[in-house]
Amino acid sequence: MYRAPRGTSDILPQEQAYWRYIDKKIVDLCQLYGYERIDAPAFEDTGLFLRTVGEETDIVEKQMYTFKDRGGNKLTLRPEGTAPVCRAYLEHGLHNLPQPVKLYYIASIFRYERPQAGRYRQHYQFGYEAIGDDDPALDAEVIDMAWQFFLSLNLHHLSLQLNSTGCKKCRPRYLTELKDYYSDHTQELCSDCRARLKRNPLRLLDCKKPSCQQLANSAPKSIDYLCPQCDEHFNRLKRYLSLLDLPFAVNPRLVRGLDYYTRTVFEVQPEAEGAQSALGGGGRYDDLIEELGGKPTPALGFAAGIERIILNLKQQGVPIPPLPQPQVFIAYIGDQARDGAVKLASALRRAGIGVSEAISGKSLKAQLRQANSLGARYTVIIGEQEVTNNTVILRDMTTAQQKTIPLPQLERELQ
RNA sequence: GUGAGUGUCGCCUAGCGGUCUAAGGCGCCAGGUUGUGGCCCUGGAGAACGAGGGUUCAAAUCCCUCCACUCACCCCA
Repeated sequence: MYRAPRGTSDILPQEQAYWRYIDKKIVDLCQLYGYERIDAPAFEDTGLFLRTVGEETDIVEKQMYTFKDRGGNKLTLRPEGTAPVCRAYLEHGLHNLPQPVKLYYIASIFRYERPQAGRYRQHYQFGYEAIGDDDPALDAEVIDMAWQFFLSLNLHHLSLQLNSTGCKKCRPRYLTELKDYYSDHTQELCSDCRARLKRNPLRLLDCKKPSCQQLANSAPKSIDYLCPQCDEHFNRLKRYLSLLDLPFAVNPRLVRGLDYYTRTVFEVQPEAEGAQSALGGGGRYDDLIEELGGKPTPALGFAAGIERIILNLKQQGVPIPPLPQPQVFIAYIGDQARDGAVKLASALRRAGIGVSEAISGKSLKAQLRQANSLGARYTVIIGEQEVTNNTVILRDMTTAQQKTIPLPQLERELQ
């Protein structure tokens, strides 16, 4: 028997209410904030991700689904959503539109990892990008939108963490400080962190080992090394966030896993302890578009994992509205009535009334059972007698009341 | 890549060396008189117990290997 590949899953009808619920919130939210939808292909030239995500990141080093097509092109299933959007922005000359350009997506994301709770090889992300403006007011809007998104989903007990990692002018100086600090403490570091020190020192800050955390707590903070421009940007952002009453907490150890982030980074996490805690995160990437061959173009964005949202919705017991079902079930007895049932079902549907029916001849009892388990509001029953009289029995399933009415009247009764 | 746990009908679970060609609940199907649901009752279909090998007179029950799943680490959404 075939099974879904490791780390992938089927989203069965019983789960769809969650997905539709979230979809709806996303569409409403984006409309509210003026974001338009974009759908990029599921795979891109491998180089796009190598270039933007960072060669030293785990994503590039071990998590990409990369393959060659028959023409010999090296392609990669998208491991994140931002780079494709930026590629599309450049490819279609969206810099000619009024800036910032605001785009959102809901897309499958592929990463080769060992699956566990809230982590899959194929998962879905909702993300949005605001490209073409460096004003901290835009950062505030992006963060506000993320926060409002989770509120609108009815998720509670979340925290909003904020940090600034500086720009390419001031970050090198900070990194030097950081390395200097850690170099004096190499013996106290875990083996992983010793490797990080050489390759990606920022990552030292979010090691979970207690001993490393202690070191990280007293490590130099990026916000203390910001250049005047970055510092002002960060201060204005914090002011805007306070203005908007967003409950953010500055976390000097907040670091993100992709190399392209500059200045603002933020993350939304559940307060409850747990493993894959990040529900969503984002930040600024002011150099990314230029890196891809465009003019220097400041931008920022956010992305959230849908599966993780659903996990939290379930944990918090958030009620989800059920998906609508057909209101009418048609039951019939005998072959003659069957013709009428087939015709009637189609007629009602053409009139915009949802209909389910028993396709093959079961007993009336079985058909009513089916109507009941489908949750039909009404059952229409057609037997031989009804066929001859051109009538129909209309049964209200909640009250168990039924009446015989002329067939031509049925549509009006149901509307 | 590393570590731990689990693997019995579609789902949940019992069985832990012989009474198991495997039991129960949910779900599914059919009946409970003639054309009527949700409750109740009765019956039925459905698993050779993840796969392979071994130990034993005897294995779902013990051992080994493999596979799969789950959780955690790394990292991230």
